[in-house]
Amino acid sequence: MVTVMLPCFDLAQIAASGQCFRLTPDGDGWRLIAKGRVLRLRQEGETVRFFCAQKTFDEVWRDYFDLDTDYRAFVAAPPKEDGYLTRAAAYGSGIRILRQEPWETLVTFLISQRKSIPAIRSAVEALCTRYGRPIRHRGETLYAFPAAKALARCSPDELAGCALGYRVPYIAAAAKRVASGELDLTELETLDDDALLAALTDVFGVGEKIASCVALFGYHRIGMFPRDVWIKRVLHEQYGGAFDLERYAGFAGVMQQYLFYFARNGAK
DNA sequence: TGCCAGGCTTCAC
DNA sequence: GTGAAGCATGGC
Repeated sequence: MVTVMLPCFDLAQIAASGQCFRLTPDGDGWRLIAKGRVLRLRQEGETVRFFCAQKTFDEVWRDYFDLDTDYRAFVAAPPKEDGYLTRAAAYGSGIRILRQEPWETLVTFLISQRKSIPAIRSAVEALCTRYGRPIRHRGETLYAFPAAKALARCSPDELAGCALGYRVPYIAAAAKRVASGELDLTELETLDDDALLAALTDVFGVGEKIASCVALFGYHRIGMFPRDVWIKRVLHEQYGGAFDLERYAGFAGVMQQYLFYFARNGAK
């Protein structure tokens, strides 16, 4: 077990932030399935316990949770005059921008379109349970996120059985491209932001919004600013469409997460 | 029961 | 280039 003190870190906020779908309450703590592993965590205030070896913490989870970045500067970034964003940043100050795997991020955000977050979770779990590699953990069998090759082998009917609806051809096409090697998601890491977005929107079913989410949550391009219905509503209602994105150049994605989380959970 | 969901593609015009 | 229709299904 590894115990660390982490300011600006809140597992409940991260789980509710809508960027990952497999971080769930587990007894008096949390359980995460990511990177082909299962991790249990517990948090009391700023004290966070990772139930794993020090080596795994250093090599996997430190990076995944972006623990080497000081988020206090992000929380403090909004100017006082911007009361809404100031409150949003304080409200969601425990959010981190995770470094998720690009493939999982691509598929989960293909699923996300026109679905509620609970519905996304259950569709993702159905996909994992049926086509993911089993992982034995404390006497139970859990499932990793399915590899592209596993999904490429599925028939449309099999995918449809995971409540994917009209997204089935999107996911099938992405799986085939990645499994065949025609689309190398690792290679995309070398691209600059614009080229990355272009490569992602070239995937069938991926538009600007999903591409920017994948760039932000799967490639850690924290300058991305995905505009979903919630963000559009906030920009319109709170800023009259004149939100000063330039002020947050290079880390606008963090502000986006504060706005999204606050609009959905805390704004009155 | 009906409405809406972290949008996108397609097709008019 | 812009606008509107159509999309499958779960969760509340």
